[in-house]
Amino acid sequence: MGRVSNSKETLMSAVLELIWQGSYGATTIDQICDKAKVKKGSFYYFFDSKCDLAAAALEANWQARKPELDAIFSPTIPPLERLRLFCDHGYKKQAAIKCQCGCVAGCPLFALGSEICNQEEKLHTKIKEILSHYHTYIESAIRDAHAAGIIHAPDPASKARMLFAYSEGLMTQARIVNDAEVLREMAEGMMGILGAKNATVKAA
Amino acid sequence: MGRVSNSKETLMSAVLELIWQGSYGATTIDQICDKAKVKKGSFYYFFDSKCDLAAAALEANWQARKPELDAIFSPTIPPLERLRLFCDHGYKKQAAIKCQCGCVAGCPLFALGSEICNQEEKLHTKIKEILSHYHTYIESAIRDAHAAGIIHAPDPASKARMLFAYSEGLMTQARIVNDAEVLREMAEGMMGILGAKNATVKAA
DNA sequence: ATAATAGTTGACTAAATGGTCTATTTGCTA
DNA sequence: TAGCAAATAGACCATTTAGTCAACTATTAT
Repeated sequence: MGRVSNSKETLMSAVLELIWQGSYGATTIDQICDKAKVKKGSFYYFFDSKCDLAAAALEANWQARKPELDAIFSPTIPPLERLRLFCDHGYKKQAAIKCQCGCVAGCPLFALGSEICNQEEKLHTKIKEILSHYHTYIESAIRDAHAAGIIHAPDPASKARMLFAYSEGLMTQARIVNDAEVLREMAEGMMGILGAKNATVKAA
Repeated sequence: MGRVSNSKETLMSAVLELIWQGSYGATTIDQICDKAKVKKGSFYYFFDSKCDLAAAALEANWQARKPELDAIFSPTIPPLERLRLFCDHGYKKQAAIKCQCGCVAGCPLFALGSEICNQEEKLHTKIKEILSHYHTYIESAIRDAHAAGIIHAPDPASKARMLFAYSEGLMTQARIVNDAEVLREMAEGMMGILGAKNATVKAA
């Protein structure tokens, strides 16, 4: 019973967009409210603080994207193909964002995590939690590829850390130079790191 | 003639420390002044804004570190050894910072660049400029290694982009999880990416 | 010594910002 | 349709923040 509203969701979308485009620190509560077309009173009705909102927004965003990632990393897809899909998916998303709002966001979690570590404990914890999921996807693909004899990776965790660092590094690079094209070589780069024979290297 | 002062330098050191420990956005001019024990009037006597100060501080910091890097990447050192030195140097520095102030800073340029892109054009430009120097060091080492027949890297620029993304990704990761130990595998990881036979892999 | 110069000080302003509070509105349910 | 719960509005306050300014102080070259 009582009134219904989508302000909570609107606020979560707004804060994410503002952070992707600018930064957490430079985003004010007033800006968020303006963008979401929600008054401050409502903001504080739903959330305790910017940190609280951001953490909730990341969680919701993660929940929304999870099915997509589950599909990409489905065991029914050949392991290296999963990684390639993941990279292509990342490239396309960044390119789309660039078209839409003029800037490459990079990996929001990494950018945000790097910015607010040593501040905002709650947000920081949430970010590490979600990032670890990505790590898990990658590691699983590597393990399967090794088991299938496609690559030699007796220590999948270690290789996963490498791919993870590489992909996040490239993503951040893309954000800094504001150019999604640097992501085009991610799939090839991953295959190189895994020592995979460049099967089906996509044409430019 | 006139009075002498080191306030300019003190301010530059202060802003860097504050940014490494926290973030650019969360750092206020008052904080910087407090830390540097300089009054606001003096701040504005030397600098126009926080952005201005930060850009000057990065440039000064780069100039101070350049000799060190020139030594590490000296052509008199075997190319892959240069990269290994670079990694070890990075690890040691981060570990030292962690001991000193309780947090791993990661690559300040990458963290800051990722935070302030699409804002603070002047700072952004300076960061990209300095980052490109690092890239140049790495590429040169790879080219030399290829010429020496130690590795196969017909496209040194491409390999340099990979190593760069990997190392920066690891650095950022170290910052996020606040643990310098993840950097220990950087040298080994680089050698793996380059397809170098793990000559002289340092013992843990 | 002294004048010109380089640097310092701290009080001040205006604007931005985070956060609160109460009255009001809306819609669900019984 | 009455009544209750959920949500909204927006005025309001206290702080923090960036930035200014004019008076003051130390240094040094002549």
